Amino acid sequence: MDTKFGKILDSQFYLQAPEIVARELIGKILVKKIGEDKYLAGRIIETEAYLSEGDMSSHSAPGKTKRNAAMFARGGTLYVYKIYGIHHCINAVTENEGTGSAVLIRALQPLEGIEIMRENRNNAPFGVLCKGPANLCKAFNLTAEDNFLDLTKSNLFITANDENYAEEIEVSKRIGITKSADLLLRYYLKNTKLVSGKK
DNA sequence: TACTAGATTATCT
DNA sequence: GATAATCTAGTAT
Repeated sequence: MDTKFGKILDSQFYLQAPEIVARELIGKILVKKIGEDKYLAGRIIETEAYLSEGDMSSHSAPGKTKRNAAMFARGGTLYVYKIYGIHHCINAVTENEGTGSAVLIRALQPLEGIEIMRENRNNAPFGVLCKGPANLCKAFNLTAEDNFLDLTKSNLFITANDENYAEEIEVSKRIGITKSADLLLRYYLKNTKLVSGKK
């Protein structure tokens, strides 16, 4: 399906391995429709992959539980969790139902609806609006209620256009985890100040 | 500019 | 009862 931001990614895309999806998502646009011709949108500039096997930091590592159930849903599902009691983070679930892999969306470059994002973020300065997984959730007003949303059939979706960022993607260790911390599963656009981690 | 502590709660052991 | 894929404000340098 086409939108003003590009083509909505379909379930075929999300059924790929999380490392692939994480890399491919860089440069894509995360869009939330909030009304007739009203959108929040931002370019994805930072992601992390969480694997179903050999990744002790993945929420799916201990097996399926109530908390991580969405992570075991079919690729294309949204997995939202609350961390440190106060922050929300969003993932795009990857691969088939029952697998337990996902891609954490960590940072966006705001494109549209910036006024609304600033309201949601309590008038935070532009440079940190969608910097960090909890911040972008706040800016997009995503909460536990959005858990299990279908990214291919709801008001929240990701689009692709013809732009290609493959040459500008950097890989590094993931941020903020203690287990399996050496895996190189974080992908981000270089030459932008909006990625999280440092300043 | 750099580091540290505090917020705050569902979930699992 | 401890932990967690974080952020912010505050104090110190």
